[in-house]
Amino acid sequence: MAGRDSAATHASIVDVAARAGVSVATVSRALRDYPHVADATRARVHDAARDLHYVADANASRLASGRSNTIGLLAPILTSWYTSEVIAGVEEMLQDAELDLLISTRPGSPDARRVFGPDGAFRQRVDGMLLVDMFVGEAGATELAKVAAPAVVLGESLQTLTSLSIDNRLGAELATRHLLELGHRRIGLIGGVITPASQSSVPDDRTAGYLAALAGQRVRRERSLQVDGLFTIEGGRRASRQMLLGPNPPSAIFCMSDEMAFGVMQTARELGLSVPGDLSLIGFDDHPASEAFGLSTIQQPVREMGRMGARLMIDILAGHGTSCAHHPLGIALVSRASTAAVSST
Amino acid sequence: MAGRDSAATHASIVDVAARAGVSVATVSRALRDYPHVADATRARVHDAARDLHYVADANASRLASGRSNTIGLLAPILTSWYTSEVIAGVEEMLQDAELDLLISTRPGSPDARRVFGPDGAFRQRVDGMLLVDMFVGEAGATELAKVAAPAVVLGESLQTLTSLSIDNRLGAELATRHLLELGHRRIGLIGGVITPASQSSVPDDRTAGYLAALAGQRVRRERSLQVDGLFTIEGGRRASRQMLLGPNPPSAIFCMSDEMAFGVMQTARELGLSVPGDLSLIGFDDHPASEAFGLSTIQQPVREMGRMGARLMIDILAGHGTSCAHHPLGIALVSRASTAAVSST
DNA sequence: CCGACTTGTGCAAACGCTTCCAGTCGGAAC
DNA sequence: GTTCCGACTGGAAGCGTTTGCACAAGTCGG
Repeated sequence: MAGRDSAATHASIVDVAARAGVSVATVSRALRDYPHVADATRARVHDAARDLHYVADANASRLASGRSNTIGLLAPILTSWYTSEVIAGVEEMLQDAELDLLISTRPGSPDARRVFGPDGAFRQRVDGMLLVDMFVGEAGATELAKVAAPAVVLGESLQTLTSLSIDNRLGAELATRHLLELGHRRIGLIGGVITPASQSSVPDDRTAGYLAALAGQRVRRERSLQVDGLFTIEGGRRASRQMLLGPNPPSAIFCMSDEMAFGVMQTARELGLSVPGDLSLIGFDDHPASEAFGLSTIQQPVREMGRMGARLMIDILAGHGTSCAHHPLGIALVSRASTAAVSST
Repeated sequence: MAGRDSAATHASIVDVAARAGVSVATVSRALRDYPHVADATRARVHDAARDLHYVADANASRLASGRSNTIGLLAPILTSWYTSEVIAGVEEMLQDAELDLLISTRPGSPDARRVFGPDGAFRQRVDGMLLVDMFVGEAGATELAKVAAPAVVLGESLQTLTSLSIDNRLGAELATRHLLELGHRRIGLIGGVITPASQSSVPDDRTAGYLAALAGQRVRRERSLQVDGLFTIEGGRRASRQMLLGPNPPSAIFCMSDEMAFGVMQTARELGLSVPGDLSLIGFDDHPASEAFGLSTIQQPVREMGRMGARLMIDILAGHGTSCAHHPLGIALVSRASTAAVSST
């Protein structure tokens, strides 16, 4: 009914200025609630803008101000439940802050030069960037810190940059200890490399936690009980087959992700093993499907992580907010049907 | 090592022009491989640009050209496996086309005015938009067609706009017929409304397919066997409890999504029913976890849908490509462990 | 050998804002 | 009654591109 908002050209700031009877400079100031604008004028301008359905052209204002009001998000993959959950959290916060989100995937290395270099999708396009699971490392962080746009790193603990992560070592320890407390002594570990090109610290940290828990109970580690599951369902399936069909199968398995644990469940079904009767199983993440399948796991606040990352970014851009500190997030053991006391057989 | 690419201001087009000994106009043309530029000049400009690590400022070029080189994607939720898979496909295509992706969620109605109106995140920001599962309907499509930016609609079959979807009716028919062929006669349907505010045609279409299959075998529909599962795991769990604890439980259930089927599996476990022994189960989607849990399902090419949607958008923007046509995508029945012949009890 | 094109290039005007600088005006301080 | 100051406002210079138009130098059929 409103008509007008067809393909016709949109109202510009001069139209608003004309209608309000002021200069464009004043319109610009009034609309952004700058000081030194009389209340009456401000009101008049706002009215005019509303009447004209005026919205400042983002590109023009970016060009003029040098600020893009966009924050970039870089992740190795978009498809994982984890990543999309993070993005959802980020998006949630950004919506309120009137910031745009520019998403990009870089399966390869997180080399700062690649990202900000001549062909980098992000260079000159964003005011700040969120790196999700890119595993930049302290060296990469130093490199990134030099770049103009501030960065917030999720999933990793860094000194040089603002970062945000859970305590992976602790999580793994919790999971493993849970199995130990149930009496298990032969405990398999399915982990792996998250993305081929990046050397993530996550698997290392979780392995460390696993080993620490074992050590705490004076259980010897066994090489054959540590297999790479690639962080995929299929990888988990393969790894567990290898383990369970081997000479000395474990009575319990800790997977570094719930998805790998799903693969283990598949293996169990295929081999006719009952979970937790013949095999106790615990994952890591608390994937939405985990509850349905009764998978015990370590719960981490993924969405919250996205929200918090965005929040930190917003604060940095606003001037307040430390530009480098690590923010830990809590985790919790969720015990469900897939873990039980070791059978006495 | 390259130095220079620190916080220092970036090279601009005039720097390149100076270095190459030509005018900025020529640089602009040369860099974008426009005609009417001598090969030698073009080479010289490219060299200069490379030496200076020059990248055209996106905002300036957008402002000047009026083209944003950005396409917007709107979806009711980002978190679902389905949506992220689509996005991954889109992103994949866009990367090559040098287009940016601007993502936004609008849980509410897909009202064109909301999206493109004064407060619409997308207005004036994108060259085109992809609507994923927004269920605009023919009326909304007409509205959208009036707007400047072209739109491609995924997950729905439209006349007025370019659209892309599978044959939902057929898929549901395939699934139901599969159960019928296994001898089942009491077949439950768990479906629902995808998002509260939008009246999607998907559930309706799938319901129609289900009913058609039943009718094909002269099986009477039963109201108590059709329950809303909200398209969530928990919803599927609740719906199936209601059905299975009812007076006359089904011997098989068709869920309109794999995730709801996961919820049914949970119910089965809770009630001590075996799948497929006591209950056959088939879903819809082919969720990545479905294989692991042996869930029979209707497979749809989600990622391909994203790719194709992006492709269509690119074509439209490039000038060739029909601006309104429906593109169907194929589906397939995947029979796994969760469906079996009806037990003779 | 001459207009009519074609090709290659430069000039300069947008594009729609933001923001520095300067100016007006009323009132407080002297 | 000056002078000074602060609150408002306007003028205009960018911001870094793109692109219409003009122009110089060939190219070519007639």
